[in-house]
Amino acid sequence: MSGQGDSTESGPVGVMNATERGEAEFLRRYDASVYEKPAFTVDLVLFTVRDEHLHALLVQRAEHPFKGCWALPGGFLDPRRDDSVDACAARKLVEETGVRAPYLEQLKTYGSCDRDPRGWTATTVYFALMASDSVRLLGNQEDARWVRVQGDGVGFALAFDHTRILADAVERLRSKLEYTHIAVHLLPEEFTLPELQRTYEIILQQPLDKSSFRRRVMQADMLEELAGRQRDGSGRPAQLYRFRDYDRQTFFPRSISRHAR
Amino acid sequence: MSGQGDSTESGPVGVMNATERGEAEFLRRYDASVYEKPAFTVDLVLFTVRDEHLHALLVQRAEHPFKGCWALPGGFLDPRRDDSVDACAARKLVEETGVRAPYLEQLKTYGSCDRDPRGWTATTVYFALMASDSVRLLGNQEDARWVRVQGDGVGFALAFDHTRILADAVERLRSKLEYTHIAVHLLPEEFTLPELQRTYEIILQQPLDKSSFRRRVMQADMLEELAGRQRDGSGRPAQLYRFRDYDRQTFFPRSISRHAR
DNA sequence: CAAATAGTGTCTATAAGACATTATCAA
DNA sequence: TTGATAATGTCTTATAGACACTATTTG
Repeated sequence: MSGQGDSTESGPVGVMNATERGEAEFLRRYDASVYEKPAFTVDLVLFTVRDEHLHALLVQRAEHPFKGCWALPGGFLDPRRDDSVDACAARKLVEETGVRAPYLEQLKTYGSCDRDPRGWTATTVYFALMASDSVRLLGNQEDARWVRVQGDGVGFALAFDHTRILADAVERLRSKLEYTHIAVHLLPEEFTLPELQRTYEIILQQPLDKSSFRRRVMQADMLEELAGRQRDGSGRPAQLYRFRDYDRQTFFPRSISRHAR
Repeated sequence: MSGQGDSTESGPVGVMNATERGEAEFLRRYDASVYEKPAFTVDLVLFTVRDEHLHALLVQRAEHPFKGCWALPGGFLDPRRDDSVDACAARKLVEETGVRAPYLEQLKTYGSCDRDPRGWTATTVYFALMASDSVRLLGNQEDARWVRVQGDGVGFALAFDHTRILADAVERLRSKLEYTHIAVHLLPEEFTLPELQRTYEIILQQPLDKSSFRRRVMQADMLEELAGRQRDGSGRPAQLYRFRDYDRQTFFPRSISRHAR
């Protein structure tokens, strides 16, 4: 971003000034193990919409602690395999679902001495959105299941502080839905406007006005009209669209009112 | 929240079922040290407004790595002293500034094998807002200084990935200013509407319409009118207000346009 | 009085909500 | 044709932007 190079950061290749010699010496002697470290994990809140409901992926814990309890998928970060926290989240996502690159966003980090009976742990939580038809659960000997989300959770307590984490993720999802287009990541590549609107209605838990919804989406100029049309039982078939740019994060100019009637 | 108690989570006091006996046994044998852990730090982006400019607190590093470079204040989390990541951030804030409880919010966690030459580290970054007159820098043998923020940074490269982190924090601050009232935390307890508006203009880097601004703020019903009035050189003195509820996080119904003229 | 700053009133543009109307399909 | 759903049109309402105007102080 800003940053015209600061001379203390790195000198010409092959030449070391006094500061750099000092740093090289320091690093040679440095022993990371002298510091006490909390355990560090990465957990995932995976969302999808199916059967007219928002679902989150939960796994039943095969081992202690909380053996038998349902929990968010995730686990220890492995510094030898994971070059970054983001990479660790992506790895766990693939291991769990086989999905390559849906929408994946860091939610928050939860860390304390009492959230895990084994001691001080910190977990960085990511939430991901995916089309339900894109997923084939891989379930590494864990029992993984899509569980319906109602209100701010699944209706029963989860392991660790995962009940709270799931509630935070649901709130973030609802909140972002009002001013971004992330809901497209819950649909297959080709979808219709009524399907997109239905997705919003399911997650926000309220009906939206068709005309206003279409106006918003079209004004944002995010969708590309496709050749085909989609039939869905009776009635006029709907126009197919695809999201124009799955990488760019786009925003609505105004938020969808959650108080609409 | 949701959560009617799940029977696997905890049984009656003093009685253990098979699952609980298994868990107790597991925990007795559990040795946390077998897992390789990344180093875990907490860093702070402290913002204040003074001399008509946004400033961030930076410290000059006394030790390797990046000795002599400017960096965000922060450091290793100490599991023996810090009961949670939040508590660690609060502790470091007090150690650095002596300020008790201004606005403190978790920004994001950055972790990778290459952000620190000592090896794999993760840092959870918080950003804080405070009134510049409330701060007396304590500077534990470190050289701490308020540095003017222009654009998305301070104009020179910081240690580690702190240039990027600062840019993210500035963006988040600007973004949140548009739909929340957090700017009040940059002012002393008693302030005037022109002062509040000026704070917004300084951070958003654009003039705002006086009438629209006042309308927004008053409609949000966040401010309490105080008895006194404040004189500030020439002209009509301005009404003093105080923020009604420093705990509650409140929101504007609509965002302040960043495209205003 | 003028200058300066605080605070109010009012018009307009824009976008959302509500809802009626038209379009296109199957049976 | 009817029934169903998609898509469009239009009127109303809410709010932000623009800017003129009034209010209150000092010198």
